[in-house]
Amino acid sequence: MKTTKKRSSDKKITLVDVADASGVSAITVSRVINQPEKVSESLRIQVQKAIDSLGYIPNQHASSLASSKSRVIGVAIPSLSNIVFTEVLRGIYEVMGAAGYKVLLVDTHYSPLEEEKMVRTLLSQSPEGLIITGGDQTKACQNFLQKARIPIVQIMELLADPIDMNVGFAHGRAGFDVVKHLLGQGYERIGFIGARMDPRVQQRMQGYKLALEQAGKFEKNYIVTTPEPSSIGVGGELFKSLMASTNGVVDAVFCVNDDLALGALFEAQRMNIRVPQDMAICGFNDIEAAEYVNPSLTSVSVGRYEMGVQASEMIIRVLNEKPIESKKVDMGYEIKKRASTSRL
Amino acid sequence: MKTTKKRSSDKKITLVDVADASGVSAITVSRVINQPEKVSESLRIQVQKAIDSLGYIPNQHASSLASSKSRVIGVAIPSLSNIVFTEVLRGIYEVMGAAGYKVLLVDTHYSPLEEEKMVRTLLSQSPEGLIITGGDQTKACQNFLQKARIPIVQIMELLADPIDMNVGFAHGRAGFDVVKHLLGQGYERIGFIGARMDPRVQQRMQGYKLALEQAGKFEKNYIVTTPEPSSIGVGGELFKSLMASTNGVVDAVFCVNDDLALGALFEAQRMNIRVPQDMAICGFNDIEAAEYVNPSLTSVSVGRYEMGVQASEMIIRVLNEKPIESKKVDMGYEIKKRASTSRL
DNA sequence: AAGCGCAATGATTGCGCTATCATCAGCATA
DNA sequence: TATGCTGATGATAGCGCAATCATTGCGCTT
Repeated sequence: MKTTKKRSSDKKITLVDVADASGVSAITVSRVINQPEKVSESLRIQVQKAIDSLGYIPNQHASSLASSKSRVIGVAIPSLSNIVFTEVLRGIYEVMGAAGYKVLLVDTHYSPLEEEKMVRTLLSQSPEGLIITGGDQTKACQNFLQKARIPIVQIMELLADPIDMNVGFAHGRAGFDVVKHLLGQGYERIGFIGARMDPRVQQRMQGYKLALEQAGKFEKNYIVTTPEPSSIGVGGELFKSLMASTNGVVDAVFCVNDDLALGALFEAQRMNIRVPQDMAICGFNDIEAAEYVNPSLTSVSVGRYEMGVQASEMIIRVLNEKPIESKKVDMGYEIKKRASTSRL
Repeated sequence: MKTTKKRSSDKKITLVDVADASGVSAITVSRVINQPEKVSESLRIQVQKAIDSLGYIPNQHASSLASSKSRVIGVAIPSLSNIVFTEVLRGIYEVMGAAGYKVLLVDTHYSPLEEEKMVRTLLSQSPEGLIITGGDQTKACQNFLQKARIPIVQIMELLADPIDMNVGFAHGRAGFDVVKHLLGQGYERIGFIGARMDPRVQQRMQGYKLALEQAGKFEKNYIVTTPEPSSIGVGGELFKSLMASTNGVVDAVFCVNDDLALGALFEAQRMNIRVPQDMAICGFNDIEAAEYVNPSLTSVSVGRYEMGVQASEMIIRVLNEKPIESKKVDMGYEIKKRASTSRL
């Protein structure tokens, strides 16, 4: 081993260094790393020893450039602080990690313009696949995505015209079903509380509206929304607003997610409104607290983790040129009927 | 989805394509993208037009390889599903995004071995900086990190001997202070509920133990823990165990995080144990629900978002060769005293 | 003994970009 | 006029790796 450089730890160690140290050619070292079965065992061990002792770490950029394979999957979600997305992410990381893919994650802050910028960022890493949220991309963004010629899954909602693949569930129908459930429990004046009002929330609201209209019980002023992000605090505030603006006639509230619903529930308790006797409260997403809070909270359960898994597996199948059953997967949902809406 | 399209759109568009299309040299196009102030306005516009019309997206791998600047920051956290880390992440994304860095995020599942593998993955992307959690790295991992010669921040806890920089707070002291608070409120037999038992949780437990020993009130069997991940459900179970194994003599519980505390609180309600009269419950992390639940939950508030911001800013300062005030930052904490521990 | 097939290894080339240095006009200075 | 200086642009040479094709050696067949 030559030590022309005294500070061997100063320079970055490359394939060639390992090759020199183990007396083979660079390409053989490359094979030891990427296709070990193509190298004889003795050489493999010899090279591996050199790799370990030098602490060699391959340069992924060089590898990607040479092979045009990045082993990167890009993921764009609207918000990092929303548990809904972090659970989807868990599913994605689980599957992608196991399959040897890195995940490059960006946060679009619910803005299509931001999303466009972020998608550019993702594409500049030459990802082999992309998972993005919803169908609200800008025209320019759609163009980029088309051109990329990589598998893309749009998640969270079902889209009429997906860019490539699509995994989600029907938010509108879920909202519709929630209202049917509340009506079935004998609640008559059903309010709606919404925050952030992204496309999926809007769909839930449309479902709510449709169901009430069909029942002849829709009242515009039973709807209270805010563009602010959801939180328990906001849920409490909106509940108070709803009560105030309707003089307390509302006897049920459909909250567009569980944070709002918990906020409404806790506020109702403070206002001495009995849930579910005098007031039904229904959430959405079925976070863990819904099951354990007192009274337990009715909510719409969605396979978030599974959605991440499903999207990832579809991409991997396509990358491995295996057939996929369908480009569009409806994950469904289930209304978990609990104490907070049970008057019967 | 390989449709038979015409050749032209088949090929990836490179710098040279843009150069040809706009009649300049490749390097000028590169300048328009990276140092636009070095190109005359007329040329700049001309080139930009070609970029837009071709839909050119730079290949970051080639760029990184040529410049040895990746604009990537690696981040390793133990769990994606823990709100504690996602809020830190938010801070990191906020600052790093604004500064033009991409974040490559990996999940170590609380395992140093996994972490070592993940750090290798991160390093193979030649990140310009690294944010990792805690100080529990394997020897090999520490070696890699030393060799990397990039700014590294270890976050969440304060370390005696950090690899490079360190941002966190004193978990042990926080645990100690919680117990002091409970004692001060007149609670005498203080239990402990812990899950997952990672190093930071252990430190909190040590603080708990120390405070009780000093007060002559430590009882080994007041401690109930599980290696399982924390959840509200587990919190309820552990609370039941604690009550059972101590015949209900315990009059306060320090839960190592708010999920466990909420679980304990909800379970106490179901068991008709009055909080705070007969039982104090204290959590940790001060998630939003703590403030709004009834009774409101005493918890230890920590600037998680701020910790992410701080760590990111330190890295950016170092990368810009600006001085940092200190390599070690104590973010502190605050015990939010609320109804669940207020007997006075 | 010649030829064949195959596994193991190596030499060369180029992925797309930027660092570096070179070039050249335009202009001010002496 | 000669000299230097500045700002704008270009030519060239790799960055570290893997695709591609070439080479070698060895066992086996005929």
